[in-house]
Amino acid sequence: MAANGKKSDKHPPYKRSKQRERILALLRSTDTHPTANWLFGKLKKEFPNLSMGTIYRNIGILVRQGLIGRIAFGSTFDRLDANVSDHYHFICEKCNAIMDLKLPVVRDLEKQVPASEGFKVHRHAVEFYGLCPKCAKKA
Amino acid sequence: MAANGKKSDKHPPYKRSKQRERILALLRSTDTHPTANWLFGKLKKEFPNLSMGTIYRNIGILVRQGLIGRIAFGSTFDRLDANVSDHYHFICEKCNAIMDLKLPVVRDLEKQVPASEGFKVHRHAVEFYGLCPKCAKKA
DNA sequence: GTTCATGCAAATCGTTTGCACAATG
DNA sequence: CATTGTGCAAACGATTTGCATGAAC
Repeated sequence: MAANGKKSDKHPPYKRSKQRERILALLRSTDTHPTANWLFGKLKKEFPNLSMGTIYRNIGILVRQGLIGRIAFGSTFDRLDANVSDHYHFICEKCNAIMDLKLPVVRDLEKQVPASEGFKVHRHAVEFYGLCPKCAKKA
Repeated sequence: MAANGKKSDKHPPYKRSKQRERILALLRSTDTHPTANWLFGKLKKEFPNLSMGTIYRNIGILVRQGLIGRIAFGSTFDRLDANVSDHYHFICEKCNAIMDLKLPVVRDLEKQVPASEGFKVHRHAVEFYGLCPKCAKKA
């Protein structure tokens, strides 16, 4: 699943757990963007029997609670594109279709990244999320 | 790996193959963004013994040749983010670090997507690719 | 003929899930 | 005590890889 946020947010009555609290604390303590595996490494000292299942289940809960975000493109599998030219994408949150947009590519956006801080920008990508024409009609 | 394009592009002297030609043709014939599995389905009639290995190996070659693009965020695994506020990302093509940018989020970008065509935009994401300060310094 | 591509199967990797037991409210 | 969370291990789905054979140059 993608960053979604929709779906009748019927959380079950979450109970607190030491592990989940530590996961959240760890994520808040850093601005790198850790992976599940990194969390596991950091926490297995604290919880010697920690398991990946716990990490993933808690990540899921925290995302559902809106306390953290998950950076992942649309779905699990790679999508291919024979259109090699520069273009933006629209991703339908309903049917997961990915479509090319014929918008002008705003290279000027790249000027906003502070070169002063040492960034060297080569390119940028933009994805719009929402409902594609077909799904919008059905809504 | 991510959309990369770097790495000493020492292609071996690729030889042509019926399968690869058909894969490219298929990708060019559509503007949906097929998955490896979709290609497999379409082609197994034509090549009854086709294997997934062949699909993936050829996708890799086509990408290396710059003939197609692969849409995938940074890496294979999800990255987490405790920064829930709206922000853009910078992704280092060298060390794969993902960093939050403190740029203003340009919601006006979303107006460019032609609502006239029926798109309903909910949000958008921007990722800048290049060298992070650390890697830029070393270059 | 040497090199690259294929098919097949096994392997890998990140993630998910079923189950019995422990912790929470 | 009713329910949610944990650890463990097995299951999963997408992708990768080793190897013997077949096609390309």
